[in-house]
Amino acid sequence: MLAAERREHLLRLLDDEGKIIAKSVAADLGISEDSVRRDLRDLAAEGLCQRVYGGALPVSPATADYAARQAVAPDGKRKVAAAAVELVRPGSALILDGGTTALAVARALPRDLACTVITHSPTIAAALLDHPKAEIFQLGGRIFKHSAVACGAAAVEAAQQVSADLCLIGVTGVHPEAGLTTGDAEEAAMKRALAARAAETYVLASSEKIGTASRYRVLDWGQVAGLVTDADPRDPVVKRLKALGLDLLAAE
Amino acid sequence: MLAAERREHLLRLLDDEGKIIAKSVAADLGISEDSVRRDLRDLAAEGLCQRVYGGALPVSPATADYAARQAVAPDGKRKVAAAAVELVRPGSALILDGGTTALAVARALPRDLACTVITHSPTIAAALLDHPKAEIFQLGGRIFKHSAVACGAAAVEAAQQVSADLCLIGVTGVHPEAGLTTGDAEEAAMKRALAARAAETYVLASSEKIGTASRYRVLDWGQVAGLVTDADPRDPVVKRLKALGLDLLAAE
DNA sequence: ACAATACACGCAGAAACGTGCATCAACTTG
DNA sequence: CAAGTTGATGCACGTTTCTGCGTGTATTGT
Repeated sequence: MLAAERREHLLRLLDDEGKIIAKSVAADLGISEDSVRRDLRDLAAEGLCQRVYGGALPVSPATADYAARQAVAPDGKRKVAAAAVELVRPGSALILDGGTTALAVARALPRDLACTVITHSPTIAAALLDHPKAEIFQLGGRIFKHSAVACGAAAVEAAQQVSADLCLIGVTGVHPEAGLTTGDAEEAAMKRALAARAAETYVLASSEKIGTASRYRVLDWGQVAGLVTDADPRDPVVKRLKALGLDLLAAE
Repeated sequence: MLAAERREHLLRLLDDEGKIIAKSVAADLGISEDSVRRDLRDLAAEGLCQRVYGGALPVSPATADYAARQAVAPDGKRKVAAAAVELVRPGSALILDGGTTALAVARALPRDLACTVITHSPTIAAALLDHPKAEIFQLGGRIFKHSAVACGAAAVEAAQQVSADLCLIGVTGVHPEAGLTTGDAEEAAMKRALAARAAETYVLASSEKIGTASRYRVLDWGQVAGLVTDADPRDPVVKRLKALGLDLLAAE
């Protein structure tokens, strides 16, 4: 049996049965478990399956969903979220962007904090349901699945009907010259619309975003009040941003 | 059974039933309670569940609340949902109400069904994120936490901008004379607004709702095309509804 | 307060794992 | 054509991880 053929077989098996048990596959095909394990290791490295003790599982959307929902948010995002929460004053209105970092902020909000949260992300809205004192306003629109937020004309229009004290937005790129960028044009427009409705805008950016740029510009530095990040304050990029007059909130 | 598979099973169970009882799960899966307890301990350490004496609960109280309500008649709701899904034609537009029964419908939608779902519930929208072919349109507005849906003027206004082929709404009371009722006036108005935007409206009502009435009227019988329920077709109330000319879809 | 149950901890056997090594086939190179 | 090279494969070994059981402790309900 060819190696490629074997890999094909594994993927098919994964699709048909939802799991692979290294031992039984090896027995079925009459090859050693080592080869199966090696294949699984490779497939996992390519993101084609999820390696687990005893075999492998699909990189199922269900799992991804779980992962996204419970997201043991990476440490950086949690730190950034914890720092960002400090910006939210009791009684104020907050516009909260979508994305995992923003979701971490929603989770980090004190449960008894009375405030208004405006968001275009159903995920964020759902996460805030158990904050008894938080008033939630959902901005509607066509849901852009990749990042689970409302986008498009209707969403922008809805955004224009609200105002807030603070806007927290996430981006995928934070660069001294390129400004704040993200990977989708619709999303970029939506973020701009949100930022325009708040007195102050702060950007959430865990350290891996610092110094990178994506395709679409969201905002320029002049339009944001500050940056919340867990990046090292001595990082040269961070220093340059500070020189631009930004309020830098160091996450822990 | 793989260890990772087991953990997924536990998470799913937690999501579906709102709780885990270590003893019964161990018996169901034919493994020792120790393994279950160890898994639960690990999941709790990752923040994926809340460990309690005897088993585990979901992390978020809101989820627990939701899940608990869902557990009231999970079977009935699931049956109703499965039957309701049959009404949704490929390519059509569906207005989906909030609530646990509607959530069950969202979950029961085939993953590869191409259709447009319009909803005012962030929970429903979030649940549909992993349906790659479903187009989701979220209606915005102030979130009414009790049932996790957008309500109020903004939501009604947003609803008036859309149209659909079918509307599936849930109610808390289904009564021959009182009509369709629910416990909150805002919600009732919202449901009315939704129903008005679809060519046909079907009501989702698991058997415990049949023959009961709540405070606020949603719609009269003349305004709905049919009823999806798991109640016994020989039930006198159901017979009277049938006599009113309703299309009765028997779940299961 | 007491019994029943659930629990954490430690232990030992078993299973799965990664790594280094030898073998073998296919291919390249002189 | 022969020698060398490369990559895949299986085996052996030591290590890590998982699992069920026994023990003693904590929690619950009566």
